[in-house]
Amino acid sequence: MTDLKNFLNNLNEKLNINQIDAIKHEDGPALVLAGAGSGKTRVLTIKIASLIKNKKCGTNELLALTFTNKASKEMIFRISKILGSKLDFPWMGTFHSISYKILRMNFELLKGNYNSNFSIYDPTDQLKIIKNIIKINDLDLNKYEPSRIRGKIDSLKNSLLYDEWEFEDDKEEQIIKTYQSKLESLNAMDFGDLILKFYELLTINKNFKERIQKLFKYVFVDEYQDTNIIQFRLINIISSINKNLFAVGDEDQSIYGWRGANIENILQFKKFYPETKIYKLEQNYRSTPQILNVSNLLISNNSERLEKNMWTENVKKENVKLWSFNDDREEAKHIAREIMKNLDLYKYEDVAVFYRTNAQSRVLEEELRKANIKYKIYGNISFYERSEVKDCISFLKFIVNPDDEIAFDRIINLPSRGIGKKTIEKIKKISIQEDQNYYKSFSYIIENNIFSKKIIKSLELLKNSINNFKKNLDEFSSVSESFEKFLIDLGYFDYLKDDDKLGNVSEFLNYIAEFELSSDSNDISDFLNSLMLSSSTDEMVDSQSFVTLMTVHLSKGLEFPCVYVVGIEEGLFPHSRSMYSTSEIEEERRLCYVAFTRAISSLNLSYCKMRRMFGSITYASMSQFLDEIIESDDLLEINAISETTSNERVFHYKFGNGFIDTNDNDNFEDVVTVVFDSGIKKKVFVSDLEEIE
DNA sequence: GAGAGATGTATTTTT
DNA sequence: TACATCTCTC
Repeated sequence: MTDLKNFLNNLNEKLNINQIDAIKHEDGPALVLAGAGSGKTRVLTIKIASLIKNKKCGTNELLALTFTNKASKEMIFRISKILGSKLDFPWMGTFHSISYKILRMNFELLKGNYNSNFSIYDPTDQLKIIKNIIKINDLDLNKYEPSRIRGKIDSLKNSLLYDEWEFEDDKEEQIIKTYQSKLESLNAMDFGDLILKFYELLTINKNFKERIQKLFKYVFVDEYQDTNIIQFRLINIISSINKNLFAVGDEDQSIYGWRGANIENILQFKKFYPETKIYKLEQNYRSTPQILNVSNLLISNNSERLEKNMWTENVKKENVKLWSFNDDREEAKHIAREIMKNLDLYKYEDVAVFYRTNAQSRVLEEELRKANIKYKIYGNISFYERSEVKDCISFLKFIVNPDDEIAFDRIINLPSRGIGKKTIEKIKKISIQEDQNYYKSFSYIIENNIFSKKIIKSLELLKNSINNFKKNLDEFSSVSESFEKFLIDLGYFDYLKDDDKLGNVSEFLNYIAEFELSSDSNDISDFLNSLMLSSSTDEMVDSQSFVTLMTVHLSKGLEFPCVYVVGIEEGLFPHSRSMYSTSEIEEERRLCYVAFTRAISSLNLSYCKMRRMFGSITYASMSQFLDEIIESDDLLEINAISETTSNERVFHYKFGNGFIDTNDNDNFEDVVTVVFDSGIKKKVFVSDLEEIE
């Protein structure tokens, strides 16, 4: 204990009493309820650092699970900083990457014919397999909608219902079971399998279970409110001997229920772990009192909560603003002008705009571009989803795992060399007949001269290129160089032509080179799978000058001095598809709460009466969430003038008070002429005006 | 087998 | 409106 005191005294960080209590927690289960902006990462990292420093456990005896790569990198960085040296934490990472690592080390324990080079299939790959199965079995794609089936497969896996599930009908059951055996035969796993198979090993293999349970003296889980059923069980088993489970989360920020996150895991934590100590971090260090008050008021409408009251010592600044607009374009224009207007207070990188759906980003993008404001939109397509990058990945996947049918389909005729549908079917048949992987069946086909000269030549090119790649790899042992040669051999660069795409491919080659340098292995499987398990926000670059645009979901964990939350309308936020039950509404409210609590100094909310969606116009009213906060003293309601009338008294941020002279709305630009008290007569934008009573 | 036009579809998506 | 995917034709 004195060790810990010394350690804490020597820290540069200031901690409050509750944070210190949580860090001092010794053994046994603990739940840290950490509200938005309460310094939970600080607690988590100092806690881990103190364990290492005081030799309570080694870096390899500690399991720390996060939901994003970004979060685990951040943790490793901060722990290293506290301890003053760069340490390696082999078991700190996302649920999926840790499971992958463990499965790869123990693949021989897996049932089926998995080998260590198994592929990871992303949701797109899943869909392809499902579609194939439906087509092959001549079933109706409308009745057995692939994406619905995929959703079902995922939820069967993450809620552990696979064995007891009652299927809609035999056909659906057949599709789902075929899907699963198909993946096994392709030496592939989907995201759900990574966790499920780890879980299965723990439940089936007693030796394995005991090894894992003994290995991890301490188990940490970040964002505990987002764990699903299988993750709960996994954590439960792993920590059941040493009982040192340290979970950190905030039930008010549980926003992934629709992906299987089970909020009951955090709400009922005490029930599952009766000897739990609960620590609450209720002091908010991030936001102004106004922002916090409005957020608290909003979330107080939820019932799925634990008792927790956020407060702050921060100084008061401006009130939260609520703007109403005629339509989405006015809203976007207004934001662009506000950003320009407040540039002395908030630089581009201080500003973020959050929306409920990706489709809303377009108008915003257009208006920001017109105003010459630099911005970056997150979440649309991540780097690895670009077609040329997927091509490269598929080449490598196929080389590493020649059973991988999805990769095979993508690259067998890439670039086009005359191998079509029919030929592909035949190759597949031969592979099955000869019980060989696709790569081996190339040799078989070539030796037996099964196809036309043209096709044989084409297959030979692919086969030789792969051989050369392997040979080069042995000689130079550089994956990136060998792979570049491979792409040249195949004529892939000539086929691409497009400069942007070529650029992306060379960036991909850099990625490989970087991976080879930074990690000790030049193992292609490891590289591919780390790529499969990465996401768009992992690449997030900060400290660059642009406004951030993203969905509210992506904003979790971030903070910005100035935040705009747009489109807070009934039917959009809460979304019309999430309004069927109270718990859905509550999740939408939590989402809204997450959006609000990202703001440090300035929070600007808005809604529109009219919105263009998919070409047609929809009308909406103010969101119920705004109704819930509108009476707050910390909220300032501003009506951007919509129907302007002559002689109306108005205020303009630059020119002051004045009277509207004429209404010159041209091309929906919403412009009026105002005679200002200073005598100036000027055309101005309606959305820059405020009504004066 | 490849490209051109037709059709359908659009919530969020940590891995 | 905008995009991916499907279908049809050459």
